Amino acid sequence: MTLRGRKKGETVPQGVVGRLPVYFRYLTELELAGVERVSSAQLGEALDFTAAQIRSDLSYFGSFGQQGYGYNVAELLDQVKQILGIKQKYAMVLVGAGNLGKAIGSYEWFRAEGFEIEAIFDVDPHLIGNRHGGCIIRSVDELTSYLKEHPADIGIIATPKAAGQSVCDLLVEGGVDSIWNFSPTHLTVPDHVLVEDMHLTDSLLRLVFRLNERRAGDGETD
Amino acid sequence: MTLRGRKKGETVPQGVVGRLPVYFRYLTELELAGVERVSSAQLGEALDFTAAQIRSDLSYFGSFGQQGYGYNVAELLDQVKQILGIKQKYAMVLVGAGNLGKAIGSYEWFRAEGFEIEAIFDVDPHLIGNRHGGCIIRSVDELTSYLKEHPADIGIIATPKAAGQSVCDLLVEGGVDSIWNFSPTHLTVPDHVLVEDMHLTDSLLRLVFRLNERRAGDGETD
DNA sequence: CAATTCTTGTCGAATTATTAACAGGATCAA
DNA sequence: TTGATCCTGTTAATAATTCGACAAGAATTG
Repeated sequence: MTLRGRKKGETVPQGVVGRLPVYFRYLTELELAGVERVSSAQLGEALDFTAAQIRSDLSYFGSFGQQGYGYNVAELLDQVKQILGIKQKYAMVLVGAGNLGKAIGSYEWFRAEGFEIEAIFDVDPHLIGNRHGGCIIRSVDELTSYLKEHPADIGIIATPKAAGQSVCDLLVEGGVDSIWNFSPTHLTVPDHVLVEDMHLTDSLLRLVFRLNERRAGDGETD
Repeated sequence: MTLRGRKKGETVPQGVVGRLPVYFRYLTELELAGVERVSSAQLGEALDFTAAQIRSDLSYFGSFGQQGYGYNVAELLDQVKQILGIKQKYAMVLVGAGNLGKAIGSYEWFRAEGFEIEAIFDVDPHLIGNRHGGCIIRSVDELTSYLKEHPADIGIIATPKAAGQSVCDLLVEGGVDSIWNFSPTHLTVPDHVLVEDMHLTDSLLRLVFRLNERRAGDGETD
């Protein structure tokens, strides 16, 4: 078992990180469907990747398959969970209790997989004090003092664009060093802080660009 | 003006497509702030890209800057809008009026930029008939007949995992060939159909993976 | 048990993406 | 106007990623 290129400090390529959750999702479906074994060719077929890519991706972390057999679904799923780090719990705080914040806060999957939203904050006095899920919505003024008492692994920013950076600064100051950002703005953070962006607008614009690219391509003669 | 590699049928690299919306977003901010000119170095600094990359990206579509000056913000923004194709309107249908669907349906930015949600569908009898935004929520049974009368450019899938593929099939059958998918499943579609995925779960898992990668890295001695 | 069929993990080639460097030209200051 | 500075668009080099191919080994069949 060589763990290709995974010497100390070496990071896993972006593309691999992007595909791991896809594998996780599909393997979960397979296990639920009672499928016992699967080959890289079958995975590739179902997920629109090449078989070589899937084998190559997995080989960054070890050898989980068997020649002539493929992968045992349950076992591979377990390994992928291990790799992704979802065998432990994570404490999250959510800032922004608007429509999007509420949608995120009601997403059952998080709790089921050990991602616990432990507190919700907003600036709107009409929302503060309301319950949502198991949480009372607190004033964002309390964010710093809350974090002092209850450290969080992940901060979720679901505010409008204008508030994004300042909320981010509060979170970072409060010791949160992993940020899941739904606010449509580019966040500036210190080096040790991770930001994962979830920009609805960007995603839609990518779709529209490709839509137009396709339409333009259709009109061409050669 | 060479339009690097943009001969007939050639597609723009993934990375470039991914960054265009970021440029759009930031240029909009700059214009709003009254900034008149900007250089690739400044853009890069603000958005964490190299200046070379930004110039290289833009050069796929033309020459929009001026030596010794940089880019005129308003003009470049206009060009980027042109490139992305957001100077026209798009008709969208939204399937799924749960928490996430409602959040998407209430996102003001869409309407402001010409993305019009023209109809909303769901399976839940409790929701059908309700108003949301300007739309009455209809039964998903009416989706096919609706699309026959009102063709849509983009279909938004905001259903649970289980319904994702079947709703997708209905949309495709109804002539929708660009799909914005929030349902946490991999959609299988014909070649001519575009899918842009917006998987909350995948995004969170990527963040968690990198979080653990960092934690592991911190503990290393050499 | 031997022969055949599968399928992995890995290597190296090919492709794709990023970046540093620079020529050419505009701007700016005096 | 002149010289110094600035900045683009492009090219060439570098880096990263993807993919086909294959040796090696397990499973399966007769």
